[in-house]
Amino acid sequence: MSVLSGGKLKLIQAALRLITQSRSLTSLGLRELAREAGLNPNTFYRHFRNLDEFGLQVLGYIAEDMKAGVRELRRTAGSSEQAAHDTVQYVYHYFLANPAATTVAVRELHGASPLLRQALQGQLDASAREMAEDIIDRQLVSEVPPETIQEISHMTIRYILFRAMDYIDQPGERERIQKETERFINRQFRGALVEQLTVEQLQALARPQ
Amino acid sequence: MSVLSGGKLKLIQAALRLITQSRSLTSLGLRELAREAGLNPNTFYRHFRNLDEFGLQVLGYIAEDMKAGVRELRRTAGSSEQAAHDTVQYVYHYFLANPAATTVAVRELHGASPLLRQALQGQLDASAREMAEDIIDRQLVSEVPPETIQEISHMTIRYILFRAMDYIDQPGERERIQKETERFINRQFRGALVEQLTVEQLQALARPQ
DNA sequence: TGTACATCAGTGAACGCGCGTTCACTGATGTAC
DNA sequence: TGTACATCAGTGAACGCGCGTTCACTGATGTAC
Repeated sequence: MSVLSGGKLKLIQAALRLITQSRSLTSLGLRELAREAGLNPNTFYRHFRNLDEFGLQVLGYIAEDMKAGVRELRRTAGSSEQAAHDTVQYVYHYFLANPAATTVAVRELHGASPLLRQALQGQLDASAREMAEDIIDRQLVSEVPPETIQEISHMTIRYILFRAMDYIDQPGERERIQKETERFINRQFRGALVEQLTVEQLQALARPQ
Repeated sequence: MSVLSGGKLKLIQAALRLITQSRSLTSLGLRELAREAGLNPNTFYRHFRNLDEFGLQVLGYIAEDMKAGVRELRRTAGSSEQAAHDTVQYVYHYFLANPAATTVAVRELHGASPLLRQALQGQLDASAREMAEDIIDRQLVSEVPPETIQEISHMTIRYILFRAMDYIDQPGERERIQKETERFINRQFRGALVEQLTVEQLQALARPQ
């Protein structure tokens, strides 16, 4: 994170705190932010031109954080199905440690502001590409074509993001959600592996067991 | 839809119109609604106690609509993979015809109001159960255990709902999104069919081709 | 069929309040010479 | 090392505005007898 002057940082952190308390980024008020940050409302204008610019900067702050998380993830993980388990575990723990970032991402991805929406979609697409690249590089499922890996990565990132909201909110369900997500990923890749077989062949494979 | 008096209906329809123009249900104002409906702001109080109650009623209005859609869907569709194609086609066309309902569902499912969130989750869970029941009844993938069908239905409903936003917004991408969704569903069920095989067995199956 | 009354959707004016924004000011820190 | 000036984060008072909400009123429709 780049160095931020005191007031600017205070306002951004205030936003993250307020968002966690069930608000959405776009609906935060200038005076509300200043109050939470313990500053005079006008101090806002010393750092941001308006609320739109503020929103983008908060998003940037969050994005830097998330990118670091993804890179960290790349350093870890084992092979194939073990990889799914470890990755899911890591990602959910990351979201749990950054509830504000997660909430913003989920809410604004389909939110009212086209500006934030586009910024976030780009951010997620980049993460999906990184994930796909990683899977391809490490030859975890070399039989599946790269475009398919890319597509599944894209779907998985979004799936996990939305599930992360429940993961954060419902401590009792965390293990269940985590396992469900692993099944999701494994089914996608297993399904992709047998994409060229007919349903009849698959049913024959399934029955004996 | 039950019979609604003129003003009440006007307010609900105003909400649907405003939501489509990129707002979220929870952030609609009383005066804003009245203006859009062409009514005096106070008329609102003749029909609703407050904005929370209004939100729930709008949701109810939408839910009735959606349920009818799901039931209609149940009457149609063929078998197995053909079923996926037809269902996806039908569902996306339904969302396209009801953009306001779709937007509300997507935005409020992870929105700021716990009340709406819970109501919507219940609504989606019911749809998922209905979808699963349908698949089981018609023995489309009889080799897959019911709990798994239930789980996949749940995931699919959510996936489609979120994709529906892009489907509505980007006319040029519709065919691509539709096909992508079919692949999503097929991969899930194919993956579930071969869940008991090892990855090595699957890779062997994938390689010869 | 007519009359009296109740119910109910809708109106218009007024309220207090919090909002975003502007202005003129302060005081600390950095820079030039 | 000292002085003069510029820059910049932060302040406090004031603005006009739209908001949700309340009050007293109107006029149409339904109901009782």
